Amino acid sequence: MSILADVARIAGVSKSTASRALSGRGYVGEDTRRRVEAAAAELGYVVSSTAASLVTGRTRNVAVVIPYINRWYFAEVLEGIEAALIRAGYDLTLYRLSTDRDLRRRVFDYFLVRKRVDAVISVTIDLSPHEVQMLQALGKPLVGIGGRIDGIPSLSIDDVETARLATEHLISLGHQRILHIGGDQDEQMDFRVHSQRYSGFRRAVTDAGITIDDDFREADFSIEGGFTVGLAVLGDPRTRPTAIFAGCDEIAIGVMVAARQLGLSVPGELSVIGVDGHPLAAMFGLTTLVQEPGGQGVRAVDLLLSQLEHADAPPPDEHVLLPTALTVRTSTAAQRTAPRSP
Amino acid sequence: MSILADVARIAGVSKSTASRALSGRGYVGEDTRRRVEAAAAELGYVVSSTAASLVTGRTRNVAVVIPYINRWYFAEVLEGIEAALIRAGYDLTLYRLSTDRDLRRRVFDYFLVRKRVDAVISVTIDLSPHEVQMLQALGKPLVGIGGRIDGIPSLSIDDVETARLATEHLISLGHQRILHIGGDQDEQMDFRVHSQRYSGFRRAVTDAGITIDDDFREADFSIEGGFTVGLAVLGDPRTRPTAIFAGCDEIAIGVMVAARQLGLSVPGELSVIGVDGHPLAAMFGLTTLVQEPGGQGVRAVDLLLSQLEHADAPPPDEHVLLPTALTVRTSTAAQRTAPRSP
DNA sequence: TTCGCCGGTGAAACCGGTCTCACGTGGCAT
DNA sequence: ATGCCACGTGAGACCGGTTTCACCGGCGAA
Repeated sequence: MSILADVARIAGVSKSTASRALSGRGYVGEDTRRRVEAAAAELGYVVSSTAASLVTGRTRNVAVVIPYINRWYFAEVLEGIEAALIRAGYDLTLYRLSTDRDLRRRVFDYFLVRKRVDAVISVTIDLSPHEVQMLQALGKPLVGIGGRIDGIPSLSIDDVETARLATEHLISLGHQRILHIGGDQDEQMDFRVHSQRYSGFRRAVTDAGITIDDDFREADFSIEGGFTVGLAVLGDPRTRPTAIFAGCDEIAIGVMVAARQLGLSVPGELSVIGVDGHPLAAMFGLTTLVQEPGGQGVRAVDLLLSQLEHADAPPPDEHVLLPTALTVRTSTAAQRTAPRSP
Repeated sequence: MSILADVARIAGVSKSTASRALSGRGYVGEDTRRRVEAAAAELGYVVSSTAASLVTGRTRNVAVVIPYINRWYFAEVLEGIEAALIRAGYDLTLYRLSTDRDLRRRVFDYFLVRKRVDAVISVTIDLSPHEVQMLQALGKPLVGIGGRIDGIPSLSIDDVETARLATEHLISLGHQRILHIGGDQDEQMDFRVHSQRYSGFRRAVTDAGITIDDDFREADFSIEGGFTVGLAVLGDPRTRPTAIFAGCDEIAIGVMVAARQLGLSVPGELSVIGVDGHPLAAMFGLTTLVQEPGGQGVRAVDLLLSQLEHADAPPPDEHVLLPTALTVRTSTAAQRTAPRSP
């Protein structure tokens, strides 16, 4: 392993000049630069990023904290972030935060703090004010994806509005007995995504003057989750809803599979709408509100880099609300004019 | 930001002693250690890992190169690796290698080389001898998951054997017109996974003395991919196979959905078997050969860490073949005694 | 009593870069 | 002629730790 001093010696210049030539900072004569580059190539020299980081204080490394990897939305966000970072010459250090409080503390107290990363992207993690403050005290730019965090710039869809829109779509089709299948309202890890989607749903329902006594079921955010709850909920023809607003497309698809298994036709006897724009949605003909998680990742990186490169600029602490697009497919249709039970 | 010297001053000791006290290396008096720890806590001190890495040459950071994030197998492997690494106090730097040759070169020539990582885990990436050599020349331990790479320890299921087993299961049920839906045989990125599965399939077929004229279709490794090919292949009752061995569970599930859409009963008119143990397999009643990608990730990390911690030990260059377990569900059944066309 | 060793500590070298500063040039405006 | 500035280069401080080495007190063995 050759070091800068070797390169400098071979090229017949000083360390300083070699450094300038290779990093491209400061004045270097054209021929000198070429000599240094030749020497570096000959020796197979590459900078030690640790050494460089030590003196500059910058690591060109961004931490991503994320609660899941194996779920469509999160994997998609992660891919977007990764692509954008590598394009910009940054490394991505991945921390998956499970519900384990202890692990979470360790990541914040130990891992994020050791001057290893320049910035942090938090995907759908509801950071506590203390955690935010800690990172800010360290001077690390921070951006959130998937929900609003006070005091830091973040990026997400408008969950309340999206849920309302989805529900209104069902209502406009004449549905009254609508069920929302969503996530655990009290989940600590995620933002208030689940509760926000529920509240958007509620708002649409009450605005329409409808009363539903049993309007919510909790499900795991996965196809299996939707399937399980779907079976449980669709079994009884007397209490069965005529439409379901699922908290995400995976749940919606699970519900559709369950319906099919029970011999219920969709949308004939049951309308289903989801949120996400999952690639499977098209295949299943699922009506959904499309968001673009990959693009959110890319935009988050842009936000971060602009903070990183011009530290002078005031940190924009606004929350960007991204639009979702209602994509109507064949899983939703007008409620039959004659409801089954009079 | 406090530095070690501050801690030392507050504790009334030298930098050396402070360092020893905090890192736990070398002799330190019991009360001295406590004083130093108190001082560190008071100042909110944390080591600069860059500074530490510079002198020790070790970063406690492992690079993972992986071709996809948003696919079940890969996400699962990644989760396993992440969990194992963080438990061991290591960071994980993620590089997603797309088919972009240029990006791939950049990752190898620029990112992996800068002394940022201690080791590399390559997930289903068919490293060229040159790439392997480069990493080895850098003294970076390397382990592969998902396929064999010459000269480095790796970890995978036996793709040939697994495919053969799956196919034999179908044959033993009396099927003769069997189709394999798998991945692109020439894909450069992945190992020879696709071609190995095909060859295991072929071996079982020829061993059974069966001849099939149209025995392979290529599909994207996803539910949609399986669905599309499934529709194309199941449409014509005259040429339709009676059984399908899918290259992975996603494809198998896609095929099952396609079959259902065409009104074909599974397993009545079509048997389907997959490979993976995808969580959806249980829900769809899919017979499959179960592997455990998460566990593979964990084991890979173990292998790596043992190389890292005892550099003296000779690098084990053996390839570990993991077993897969045939899990029979309801998607496979005996071929009807009277085939439709005489 | 003396020697050797062990636990405990500090001074200073060192890891491999970047960056400031000082010190040249030469060209152009004053 | 003088001053100033743009360009080009080298010496050396510095980033924040770890580690070597030297040193010291005390205690058991010779």
